[in-house]
Amino acid sequence: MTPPRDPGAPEDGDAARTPVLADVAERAGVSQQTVSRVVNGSPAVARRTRERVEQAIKELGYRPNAAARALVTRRSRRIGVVAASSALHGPAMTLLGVQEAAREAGYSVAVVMVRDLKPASVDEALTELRDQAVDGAVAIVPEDASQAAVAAAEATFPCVLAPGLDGAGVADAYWGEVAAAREVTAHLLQLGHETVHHLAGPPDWAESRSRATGWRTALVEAGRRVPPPVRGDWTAASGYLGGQRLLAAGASAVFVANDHMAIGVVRAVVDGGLCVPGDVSVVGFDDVPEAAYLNPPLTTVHQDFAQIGRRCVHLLLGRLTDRVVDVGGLNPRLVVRASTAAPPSSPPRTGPSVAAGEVPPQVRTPSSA
Amino acid sequence: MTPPRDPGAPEDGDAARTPVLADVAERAGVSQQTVSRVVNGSPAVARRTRERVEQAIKELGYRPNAAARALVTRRSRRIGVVAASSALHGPAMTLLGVQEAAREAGYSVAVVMVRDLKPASVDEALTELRDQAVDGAVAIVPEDASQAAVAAAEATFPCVLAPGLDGAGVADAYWGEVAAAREVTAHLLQLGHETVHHLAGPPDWAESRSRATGWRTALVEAGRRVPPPVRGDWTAASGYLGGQRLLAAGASAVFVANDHMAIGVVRAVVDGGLCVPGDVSVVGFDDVPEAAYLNPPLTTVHQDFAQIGRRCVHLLLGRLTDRVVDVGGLNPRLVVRASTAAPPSSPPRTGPSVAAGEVPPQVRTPSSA
DNA sequence: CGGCGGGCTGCTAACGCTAACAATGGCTCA
DNA sequence: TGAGCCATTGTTAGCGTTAGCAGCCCGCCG
Repeated sequence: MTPPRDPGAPEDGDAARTPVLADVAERAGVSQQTVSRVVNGSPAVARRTRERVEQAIKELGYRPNAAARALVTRRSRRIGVVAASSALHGPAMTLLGVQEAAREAGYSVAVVMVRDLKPASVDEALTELRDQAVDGAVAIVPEDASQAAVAAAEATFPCVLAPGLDGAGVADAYWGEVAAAREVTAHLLQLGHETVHHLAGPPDWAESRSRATGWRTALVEAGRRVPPPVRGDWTAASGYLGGQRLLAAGASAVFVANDHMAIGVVRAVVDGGLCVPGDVSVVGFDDVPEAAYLNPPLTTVHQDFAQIGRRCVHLLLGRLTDRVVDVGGLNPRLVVRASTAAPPSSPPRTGPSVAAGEVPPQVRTPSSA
Repeated sequence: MTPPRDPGAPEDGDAARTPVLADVAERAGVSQQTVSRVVNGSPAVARRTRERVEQAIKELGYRPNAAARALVTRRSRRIGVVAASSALHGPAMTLLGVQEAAREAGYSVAVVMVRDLKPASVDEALTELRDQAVDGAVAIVPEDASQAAVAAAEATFPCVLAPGLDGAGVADAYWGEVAAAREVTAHLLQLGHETVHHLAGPPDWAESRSRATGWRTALVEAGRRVPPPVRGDWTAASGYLGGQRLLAAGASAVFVANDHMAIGVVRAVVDGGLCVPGDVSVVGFDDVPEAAYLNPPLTTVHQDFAQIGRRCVHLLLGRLTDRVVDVGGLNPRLVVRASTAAPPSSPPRTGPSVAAGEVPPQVRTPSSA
């Protein structure tokens, strides 16, 4: 396309060609190296020279070529993200946080969305990212087998897993959810429900397990019967189905593992001719933006997903530069709205009749237990 | 980090270093060029040679270096996306479609999210993408001023705008929405409402205008009063506020420009002590996945946003390769659920009493008008 | 007045790959 | 049998940038 340039003849009146370092150098009357130094903010350039070069850069509209730079420096200042191609609120928000944090740090982001969470798909995505020469990757793949795949890739390629932080760190996210789920359940018990049913997420998601664990713990602590949990797949449709089964089981209080399924549960209750919260109390998890405006407004647990994304990026960047970074903590918190109330027959008990009774009726503060 | 290699001595027992073309060539006993040809699927390689090279590639675990390749070919096989960093259903799904289509075509995707839709932000994002040497970009920025910014960038950088297709193409998306909005309004009129109120989106979004236009058209066609539209910002919160104002205006039927706001409107109606659809009918737009499970299930317009994303990619890729591509059409369609009914006082009229009466009471088919 | 250290700048050689052309060898056809 | 052609392979020259070192000029010290 472009006619071959004669490297000998220092042409200059050439037609519009995107300018390169050499063009700037020529215009400013300095060497390429000096221009490079200016572009990269090296201090070893005299004030006057720097100004001249900057002027030339501006006049020519020069922009450094990322490929050439990546080729020689072996770093691209780009990080990759592998995310499940779902419309789930949590992952989507996390991705957003990743974007923001990366941008702030001067990194760009390459995203690969995977259709499913099979280890093979995740592996492939990671490989693609590696081929694209990203410096590291964040994996938003909240399913066990795929997390294992990421952990394996770790050995040869810096990557961090969705909730951020390994070992103690992931535990921090996990136990935060457990505590919140426990608080939800205690809240329901506090209202006078004899027990609380649970509509869980898919079994191989850590989020399913943490929420179920918190629920179970609260029930056991209170010495209540633990009804068998029903499973959904995070969608409203599965929530509807699960809701019907829960209704058949005579549930008066249901803790649903996410808001979307909770919407389905509410619908099932209403279709069953009952009321929320009059006959059945429903609590969700995640606090989607619409939760406060649903009918009824949904009691749920607020999570800052974007913060999770940010934290992952900081962690990754810290690892890339061998710096230890201080990543902010997460704390999911119960938000009580109008989808929970005392059960139909028995009035709400007053006083600390519930074992986990340290949770006040209207909890809005960060969980602590 | 890596010790400098002596180019003279053809070392081979070197410690783990990511293999390059030369390593493969040496191992297979051919020239780099031949390896390059194999990697790029050139037909000008003998079967036996190809096999030998492929074997060497596999043994060494060779992967081409994208930066080097981009440097010399001047194309990166990457496309950029600039998207608003919002949690809106539509844009998020569109992004997903972009991802999928790009991947299928062997392109990778760099995403830049912008915090706001100001032209400057979009310009900056586009510049960043250009610096990253993407071959082209898809802009999911559904706001007028920012679209103008994209159009300006067009001149020097291939990019396509969110709904996909310019001129006639954008018009196709636009008029599809108009038709759907018209159908919604006709549906409401058909049920016996005297007129239909409208809760619109922000004024500088094409989506706001198309939906408002369809609504107004239907009203005018039917010879009805056109009440002043109320404006929201797509959020449920703004829907709630708008709903209160509409209630005060005595609306019995409201066409809301998106589902999230519709959720807020329903809440406002209920908080006002009225029923949906008993007292007020509400229709949304977009058909978010939960729409069918809301309380009441929301009558809305289904849109295939992922298809929009796919279409943009095909269009962009077509432009990059000077090929004309056949991109699929969009057709939003009305989905009648339980949030619409006859107004409280007057029973639904039967027969073609409405001017735009060609729309049957229960419409589920693609809009045609 | 010679030498020396710093601040600043320039030269050269990669980085890993592909485009363009050159070279080789076997085969066909006259 | 030799010219010519095709299929296959190799050689050379960059792509635009940065690393590493060499060089220059100046002021300062002895």
